Amino acid sequence: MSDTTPAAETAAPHRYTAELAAEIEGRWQDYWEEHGTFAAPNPSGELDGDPELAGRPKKFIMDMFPYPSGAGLHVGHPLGYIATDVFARFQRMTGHNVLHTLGFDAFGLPAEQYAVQTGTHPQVSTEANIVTMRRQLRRLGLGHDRRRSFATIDPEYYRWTQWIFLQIYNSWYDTEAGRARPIDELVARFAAGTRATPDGRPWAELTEAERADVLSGYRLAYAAESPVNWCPGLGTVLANEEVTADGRSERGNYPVFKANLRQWMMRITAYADRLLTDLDDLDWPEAIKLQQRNWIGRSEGARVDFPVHGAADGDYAITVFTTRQDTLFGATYMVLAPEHDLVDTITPAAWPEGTHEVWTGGHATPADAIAAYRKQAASKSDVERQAEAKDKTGVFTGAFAVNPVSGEPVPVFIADYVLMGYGTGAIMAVPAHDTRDFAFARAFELPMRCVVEPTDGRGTDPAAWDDAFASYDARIINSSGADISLDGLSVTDAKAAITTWLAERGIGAGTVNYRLRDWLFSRQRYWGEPFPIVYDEDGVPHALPDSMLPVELPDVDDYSPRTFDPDDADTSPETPLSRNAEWVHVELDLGDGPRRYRRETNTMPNWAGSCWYELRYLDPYDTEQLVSPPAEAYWMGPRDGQRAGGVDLYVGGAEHAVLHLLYARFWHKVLFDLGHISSYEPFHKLFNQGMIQAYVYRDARGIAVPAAEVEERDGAYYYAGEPVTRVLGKMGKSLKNAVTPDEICAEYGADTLRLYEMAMGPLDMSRPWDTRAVVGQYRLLQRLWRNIVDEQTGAVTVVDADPDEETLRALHKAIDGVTSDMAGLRFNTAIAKITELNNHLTRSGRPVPRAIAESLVLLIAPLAPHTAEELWTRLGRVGSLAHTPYPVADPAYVQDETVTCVVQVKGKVKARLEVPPGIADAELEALALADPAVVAAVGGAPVRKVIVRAPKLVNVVV
RNA sequence: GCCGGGUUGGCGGAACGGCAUACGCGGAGGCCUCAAAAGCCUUUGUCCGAGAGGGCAUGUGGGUUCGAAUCCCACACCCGGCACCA
Repeated sequence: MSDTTPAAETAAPHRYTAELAAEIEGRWQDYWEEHGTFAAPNPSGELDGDPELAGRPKKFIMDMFPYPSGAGLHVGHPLGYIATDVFARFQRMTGHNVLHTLGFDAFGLPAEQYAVQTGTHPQVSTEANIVTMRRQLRRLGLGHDRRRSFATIDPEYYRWTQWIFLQIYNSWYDTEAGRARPIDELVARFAAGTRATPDGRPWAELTEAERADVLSGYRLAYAAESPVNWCPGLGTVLANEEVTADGRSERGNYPVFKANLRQWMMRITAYADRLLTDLDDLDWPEAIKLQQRNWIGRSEGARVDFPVHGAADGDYAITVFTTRQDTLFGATYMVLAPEHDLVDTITPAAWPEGTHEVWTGGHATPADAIAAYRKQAASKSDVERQAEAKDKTGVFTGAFAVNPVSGEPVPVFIADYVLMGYGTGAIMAVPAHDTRDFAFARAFELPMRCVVEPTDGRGTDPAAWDDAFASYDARIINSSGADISLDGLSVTDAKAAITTWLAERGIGAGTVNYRLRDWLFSRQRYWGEPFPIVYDEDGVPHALPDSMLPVELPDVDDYSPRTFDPDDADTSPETPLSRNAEWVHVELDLGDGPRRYRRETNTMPNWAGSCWYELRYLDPYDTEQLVSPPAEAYWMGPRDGQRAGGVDLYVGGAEHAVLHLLYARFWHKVLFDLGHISSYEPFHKLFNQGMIQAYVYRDARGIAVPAAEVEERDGAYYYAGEPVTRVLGKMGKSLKNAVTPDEICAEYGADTLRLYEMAMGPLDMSRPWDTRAVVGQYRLLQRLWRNIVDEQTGAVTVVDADPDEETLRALHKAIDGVTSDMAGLRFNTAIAKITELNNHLTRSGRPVPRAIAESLVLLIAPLAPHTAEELWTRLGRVGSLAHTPYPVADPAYVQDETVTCVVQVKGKVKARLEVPPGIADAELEALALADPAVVAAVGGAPVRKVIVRAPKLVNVVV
């Protein structure tokens, strides 16, 4: 041996070191790849395989699709991937055919922004990032079925994304049947006259453009002009789900403005009810279900018509949605959203006689006032709107409607606190019983009428109140009209009574309203799936036939988005694809001969590719269909306890609660309705892993300093001699606190990293990374290794002797505990139990019996697979242990021969007894009362009561 | 404002209503070594006590219970989500 060999290696040449770990890990990773160890066979078709394996019960285990980050991974990223891998390996060893793979969500804004920043074409940078990430993930020993991995940017993949878009485009929602159907069936009904067209004209008399317009009102994917979220800083429009509560873009944190633009929408609102009720069939964290319920926002109420005279001609009705129809007698004014259709119709030429100053906003005519108010409202960003929410603004339209119960005239206002997108865009205002209406009424000196008797002693005169009385738990008053009285009824009863009354007169009806809006589906970006849509010379959209898919994204030099000053609302989006005339203008034969068409130049949002990827994992090479029905039925079909079907375990961050998870459910349901799949929910069980946090150190200027170079002295922190502050935050390059899996693998090996990440705490909890503590799991592997392999000679030291009883009990208790922890995703406590068993063997100081060693290796195999495979082989076994049965606990050894019984006196522990587990209550009580320590503690006082919980506890009450 | 989740040693965390602090990190002491590193062993909630032993401890304050980290009520703080949704 040369004298450059480190001393440790000389002393123990066969110790488990980082070098040895690296050698073992690389070798087993190669082995698994060569042998296709993790290839999961489909029951039939292209990816079929070993019928024995395919005959086992299946488990489909998934991670949320990663985006291939240009910055590379830090140790926080693989937390979920390691967890699913451990679980998948455990399931393989308990007799399941396990499908676990990982693809890449590679379209979208982050990838494009990275490309723009680095000046590389997104195709090039994204593919390079995928290569890097695949390498980093392989190093962790993840047991993925690589045959099933793909990226959303692969044309063979997005061909099907486009195909699904066309399925959605060519469908409508039949509310009677409660499901989507092909649009052709609707056309047939129009043509046959069994269903009337919206304006009543026969279908045959409509022009092609008119028909297209009508159908657009039914299609589940449609282009329409509507108020959308325009984000000049990103140069694109955004879905509601991508705008934060304070009116900024979720990505980039830029201001968002409302703009009326023609955009592609998905009619997700048609599915609001099913998206809500089917949550009950899912095994998801309650918090996530709640977020989805809140986002969908079902509320029961009524529509009520308020008659109003048109300024020029005829009578109209303003239809409002309210959840407080019981307070109809208290409606003293009305408000329309500024964009409401009826505003111009009802606005008179001049202010009515004696109009209050504050109602006019100082303008000479209602039209002037409305125009000025609209202009001002439109220029406000959502951020400003939120900030000014307390100060109600608005203006009188000059018109009066009639309260249908009291017959009183009520002034009609416009105000931006009423949103066009919710309900009917119009409200009846009941200032006495609604806080917003109360604030508006105070600002505009409008009358209030108390119709719900306050229960808090404030009296019935709203003039004396500080805020509205909004409680439901009260009685109705002041609510008698010509032919209805609600007085004395409870809120609930009054709602029912007035709803019936309204319905009988045809001026209202009970109705359900949802907060959910249609999903804005187009983006003015380059890096996304092109729409399979072209427009003819009349601007009528045409779906491309399947044979023309995929519509490939053109390779262009100028892929940058057109972005603007983030605060400039007065801008409008421009699609990068529109710069490419050659691609945009095409001649196609869509069935009536070659004609000129113009391609749609918007692209799909990055959510599109992740809306259905779980299905493609099942059958990734199919060129005839998006997924073969037998494969879908086998892996995702409904079964006992999973009536909706879906993935068995889906692990990912909670931040996707209402974005990806809602969209994916929607697409899945459409595909289910159209008969392409047998499951009606994509993800049966959802688990949200926590975040790995890291300390951020900042200097006096507030600038982050490299965390690795900070020193701790006496509870304070110093960087380059200067004191710095410490807070817990996210891990990331910009905060200079990123730790990479590569560093930890190099220092200790992948198995140590896997164990450490799993041992840090419960999987669903966020916790800080602590590099110093990683060594603890390294020591566990070293001790495990030393219990089986001689560090001097490398020889296996296990013996064929029978294990002693104590060791057998320790083993079977560990097997019992670890098995249930593994099944419950409690890997931290599973590791603790394995550690205890291993420490027990270490402490015994004797060679380990073979049977114990083999069980221990199998127990830890899902967590530290490389080390386990290597020890398994050294123990003389051939091949991979990936499908070897997991140890099963022998109940005879799970329970100790004697258990420690604590004896309490007045709830304090005074004695401990070793007793057989099966001891009878009476016997245990006698034993306890006879114990000298207990006798002393009782001190002769009369015993009032003895609680016996054999065999663990006796409590003596004196 | 509304709705969730959380608060246990110096640190990460364990604990079917029944021995609080498993397991790991860190600290202290020891073995081995010329020495160090690595490894191994012991110890480590806190206060009082020389010791035996005892008191006090699961954010705060109440309650239920023979018995509460665990169940109930109120409060404080931290982290998420929603927020003019009629």
